[in-house]
Amino acid sequence: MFALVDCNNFYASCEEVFNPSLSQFPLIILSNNDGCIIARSKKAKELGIPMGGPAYMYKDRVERGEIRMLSSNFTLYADMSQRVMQTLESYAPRMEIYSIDEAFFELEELSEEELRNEACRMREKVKKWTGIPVSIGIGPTKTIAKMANELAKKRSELGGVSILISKTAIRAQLEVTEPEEIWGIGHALAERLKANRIYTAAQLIDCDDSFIKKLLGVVGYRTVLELRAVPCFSCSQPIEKRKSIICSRSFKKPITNSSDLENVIATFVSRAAEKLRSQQSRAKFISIVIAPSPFIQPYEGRSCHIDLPNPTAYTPELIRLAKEGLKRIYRPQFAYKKAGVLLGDFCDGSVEQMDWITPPTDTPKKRNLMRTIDRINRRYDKTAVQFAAEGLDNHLRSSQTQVSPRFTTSWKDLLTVS
DNA sequence: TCTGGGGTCCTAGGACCC
DNA sequence: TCTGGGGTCCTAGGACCC
Repeated sequence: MFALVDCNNFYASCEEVFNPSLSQFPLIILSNNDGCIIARSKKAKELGIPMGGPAYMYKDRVERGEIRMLSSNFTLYADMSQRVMQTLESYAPRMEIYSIDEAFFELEELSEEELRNEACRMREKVKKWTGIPVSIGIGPTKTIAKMANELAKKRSELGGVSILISKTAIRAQLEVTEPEEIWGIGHALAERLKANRIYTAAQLIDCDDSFIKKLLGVVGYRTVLELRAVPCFSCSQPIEKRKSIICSRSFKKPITNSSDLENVIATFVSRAAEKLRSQQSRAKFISIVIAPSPFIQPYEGRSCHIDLPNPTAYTPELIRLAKEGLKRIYRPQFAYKKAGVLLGDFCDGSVEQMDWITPPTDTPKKRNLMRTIDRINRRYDKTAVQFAAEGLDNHLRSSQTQVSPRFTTSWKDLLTVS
């Protein structure tokens, strides 16, 4: 049996924990540069404010006081997520943290009554310890647990817990579930299904196996099996390392000269390399991406892929290669609106595959240097030690206007209770 | 004027090997 | 008219998730 615990309107709920007055209004949370909407409170969803909508379209209603609007505060959300996950960990040993606000559990085969009691206890404990409301869905596969969770959120009379175990209960829910509501079926596949006159999940699972494989591929087929209560996905083991690391941003103002672009690329490399070292990996390739605004046609994004002679996590070497790559793809006549760096093909930091021609990149001395910089930056501030290549004042300086305090991770932002 | 960031997995096609 | 069979590796692109 699987359970999915999902935080309700997570980012909005994090803000409301520390500023309860916000909950009286529809609340929206904005992306980097306050560009578009990435999260909404329940009230905002009820108003029909769409996910991903551009923020400027709602400025009027914010000014009129109808809607509250905040910049995103990922430091706060990440810390609150950790608190929720820690609280949940005490319940079941087989837990998979699936995203910042969701976790799957593998449960023992208990009666429906026992499962319900257990789930209610979990909900209450998370709410009491962290202030975050969660919904819990339980089913024989992850995909059905996900479906149950949606149900728990939609139907308030269920008290935040929904269990789909019996064949009849599952079937009934499949009958009223549209293809795009299924976990694993996105926009494109849903269109494909509709073109084949499949309008509900029930119709989908009744289809012939070979037809499904042809239409949706093996990935979609697995989803269908899961809907038929045949488990295909289990809870993955914790602390799996990332297979790629991306650092990218859109800029408030487009970048029109190469030295500014070099600076931001160096910053991306530095941040990505820090993440790389924190999971004890080294990268075998680095990719650079630069792109003008996607809203100006034709779209002319360019990228370049550089294989490393020796796998490394040494920031200066990665910056040097990134700059070389940038020179290859940079064209002066463009105004760049977005750029990014991707590190990939990792190997374990403790394994040394020597090259008999090229001298090793990562000497013990260089590793010590990186470790020391990481420690300083962790202890004092992310930007305490930076690389000169990043420049002193680059385009990444935040243009967030409405960011809440870091209530749980910064001493000076600690709330005072009177 | 203003439109996010970070991931995973699979597939098709090309190039190569014997 | 008709031209084998069995592989690997890589890349770009597409699909999905939050």
